[in-house]
Amino acid sequence: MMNEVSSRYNPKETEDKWYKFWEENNLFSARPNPSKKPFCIVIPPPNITGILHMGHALNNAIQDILIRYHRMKGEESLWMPGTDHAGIATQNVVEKSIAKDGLKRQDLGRDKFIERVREWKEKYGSTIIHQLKKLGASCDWARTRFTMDSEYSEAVKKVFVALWDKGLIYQGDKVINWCPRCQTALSDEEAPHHDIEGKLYYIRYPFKGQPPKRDSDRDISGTVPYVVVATTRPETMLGDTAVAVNPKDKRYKKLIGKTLILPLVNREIKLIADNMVEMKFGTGALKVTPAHDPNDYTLGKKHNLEFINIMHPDGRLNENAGDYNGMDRFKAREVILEDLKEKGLLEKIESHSLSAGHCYRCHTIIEPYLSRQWFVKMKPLAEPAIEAVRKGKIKFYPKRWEKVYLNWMENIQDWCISRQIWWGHRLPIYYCRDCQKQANESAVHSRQSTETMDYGLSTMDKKGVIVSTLKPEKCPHCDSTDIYQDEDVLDTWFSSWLWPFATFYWPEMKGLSPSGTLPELDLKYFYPTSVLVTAPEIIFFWVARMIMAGLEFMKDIPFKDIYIHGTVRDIEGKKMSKSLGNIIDPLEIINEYGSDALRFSLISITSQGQDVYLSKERFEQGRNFANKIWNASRFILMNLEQSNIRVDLCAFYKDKDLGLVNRWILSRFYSVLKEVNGHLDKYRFNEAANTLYSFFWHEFCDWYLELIKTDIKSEENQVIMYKVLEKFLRLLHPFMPFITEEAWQRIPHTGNSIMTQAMPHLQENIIDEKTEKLMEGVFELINIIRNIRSELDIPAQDSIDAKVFLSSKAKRALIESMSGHIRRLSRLNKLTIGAEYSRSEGEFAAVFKDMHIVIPLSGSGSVQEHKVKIGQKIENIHSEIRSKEKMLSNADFLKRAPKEIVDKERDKLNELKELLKKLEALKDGLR
RNA sequence: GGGCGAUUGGCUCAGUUGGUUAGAGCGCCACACUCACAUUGUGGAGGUCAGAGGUUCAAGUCCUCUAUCGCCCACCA
Repeated sequence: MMNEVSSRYNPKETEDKWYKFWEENNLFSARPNPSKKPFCIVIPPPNITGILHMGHALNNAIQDILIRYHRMKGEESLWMPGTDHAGIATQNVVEKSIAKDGLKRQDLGRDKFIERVREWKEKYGSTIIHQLKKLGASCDWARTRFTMDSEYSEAVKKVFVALWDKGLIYQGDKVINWCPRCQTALSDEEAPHHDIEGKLYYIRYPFKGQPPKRDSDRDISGTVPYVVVATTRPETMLGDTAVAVNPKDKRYKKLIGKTLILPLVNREIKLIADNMVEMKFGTGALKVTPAHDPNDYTLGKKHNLEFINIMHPDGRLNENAGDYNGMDRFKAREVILEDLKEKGLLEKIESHSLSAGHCYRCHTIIEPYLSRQWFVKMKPLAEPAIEAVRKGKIKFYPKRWEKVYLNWMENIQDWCISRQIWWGHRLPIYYCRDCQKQANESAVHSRQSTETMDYGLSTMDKKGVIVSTLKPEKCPHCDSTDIYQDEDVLDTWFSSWLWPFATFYWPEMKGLSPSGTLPELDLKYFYPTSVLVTAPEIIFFWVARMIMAGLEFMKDIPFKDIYIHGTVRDIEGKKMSKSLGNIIDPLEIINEYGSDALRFSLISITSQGQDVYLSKERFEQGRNFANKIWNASRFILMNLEQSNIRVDLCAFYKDKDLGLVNRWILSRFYSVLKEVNGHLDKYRFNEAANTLYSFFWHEFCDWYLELIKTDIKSEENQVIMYKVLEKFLRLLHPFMPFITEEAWQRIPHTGNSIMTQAMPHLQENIIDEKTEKLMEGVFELINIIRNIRSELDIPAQDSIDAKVFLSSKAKRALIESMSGHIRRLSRLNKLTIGAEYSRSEGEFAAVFKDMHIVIPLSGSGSVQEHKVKIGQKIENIHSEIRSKEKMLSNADFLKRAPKEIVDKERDKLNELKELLKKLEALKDGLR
């Protein structure tokens, strides 16, 4: 019936078809079911700007395996999908797109711009969802959530208000990470440090009353009329309001308190003393720029210095920079250096590598920048989250990430959550203008006035500030209706950290979910979720914060297990990135090799949390495997007589004499099932995949199907080959969903889709180690005959006679019973079995374990060769025997090693001695 | 500066709590296409497990140090 079917598996003809079928039949849908155990994963929501890369492919392949596996195990399995609004990233993309029309977002205004972003989202925002479908992801798509859905926004607001009420949210003036390109504040996590090759500039700050002299000028005492400071960012000197030295520093001790003249600006600044200054660095004198460096800020606070902001939000210097007003920070650096040089104030320049924060969205070097931002106090939230992991309520796989997590949590800093962009959740903070007029004018500020702010103020007057999920009609203090909302939006992660419960319509939980379930029941049933699958990069951004949010707002952990997979890299170990041009596009791989191949290859090379080094050739393995499955299924179908295969396996196994071969493959299948279950329960995906691969290819196809080929129509063979195939397809399905469905649909079965089938149930009683051992012996014999033939250059098509001699009666009987198989698979004409070894002239003999194998010699010259080979083998065995004897004569070994090990070694030694005897006899017998 | 990971055949990697002669895929060599599959089959070559020391009856596996590569964290002006 299948002769017309191609001998090559063509994924293009099947994948989209079955995906559509699954979706149309609602097979991904999950709903609370009290009679079943819940299993739930929330997807790490990809950005709406995202396009599927290998990291996504790996991440989602793993999740899909888990979901499909648990679903087939009879658990109510929900994979909650959705996307993230990705504030800065999305705003950047849309800004770029309107720039093509020569527009800036300011030209459009806030509302119009947001409208454009929404349009963009409608058009492109679900690209990645379609791509996930290509991958086979079995998410409950009806539930797809977006972090800016209206209900989700309610959750964000409620959380903000709750934290405010608890006193965990505050506004403060701090030196934060500022991206001059995105023009927003960033959290510390969003400004990762990378090493850059910079310079250390040594600049002279003259003392007051001692006008700068030329380079060589020194007074008689040897002191110089200036202090030299070292800096990597010379342009910040324009904002200097002190120079600091260590009080213990002998070089400066008597100069402390003197006044310096800041070059170029001619501001008088003091030489102050503070322990924070490291004597060994640079000259031991630190220029202090309180508005542009976090350390200097601390110093500024401590010593009551002036805070002078010299920069516009876009990185150009401002009016405080005097002559340099309007210049870009890096241009200004060059000009300032020129000017200093001219005045003889630039002492020297050294190369200096330093690490600088970079914007994680646009990679611009961030500017430490004093500004007024909103923060979350993290310590109180972190404590229970540390506890949950310490006590093992949440487990990391691999465990080592636990330390990374704890280390971060224990040193957690307050979280800067306000962003000066437009796309995102606006802070639910409202201000009353009338109250403000009465109160301190500077209590509340919109962002635009940053540069002229009064930085001395760090707490705000709460009067006139209303924090509320709803826009207030009027001011609760003065009844004024002149109310406006804060311009800032929240950090994207301030919404993502609610993902495990806000996706269930928390907190309102009104109406029905798109799946037709009650959100309240959903949340109760599926929360805490089972496992989170993600990459190490976002442990801090997301994982840690979700744990904190879950414990704070749900009073329970958000997930029990965290599986951290590795990063996908190119073959040279570099991260895949567009700029490096080393991307392997998963969609291209799907197109070329198929989705199953992509999934299988990725999974089989991903060992626990190790980074993945990828090259395109790796996908051939997956493709070839799919093809193997295809052809094996095809072969079985071609030979299947559909009459009597749907018997109950257990009864059949009990009632019928299946024969060694069938008992063997069944035993092997259940051993593999057991192993794969074990691997999956411990998140060892690669081991599971490799176990499946080698079983199917090298045991089922290479041995089993070859063995039964000649008697394929027997009832036992029909039933068992069918049963093993269909069970194997079910077991493999989570890994390769498409081809297993395609094959499933072609074989006779009950049930519509393989997805709705149960995982094969482990039948321990069918696992039979003795049978497995016996068959291994048979395989070994076939292998050794094949090997001899090959070494003697006996042409493959030549049928020869062979004799096997061995003393064990049971083994002789086994070989006798398997004689037909052995002869066919090693191309023998006749196989004679005997107890006493004998060899005639013109015959070649070999020894393997307890057997002699005798084959007629064809050709010449090979005897000598074999004599040498046997000689080498004898040598090896001699040395092995020596080491074993040594081991067994060691009293400590006998005393301390477990008895099984000692016995095993003893048996092994005896076997080796037996073998040695045979080999020596053999060698002597050779001419 | 602190932490983590890696180092196993030509290449990419497995190797779970220490216990036979260290495995796989790719590549390589030889042979084999009317017989499910050449995206195949059969056979083969190829490794002192980065180096040094230690613990142990026993080390690729545990400990210490060293080297090389990579990653993460940190307020090194």
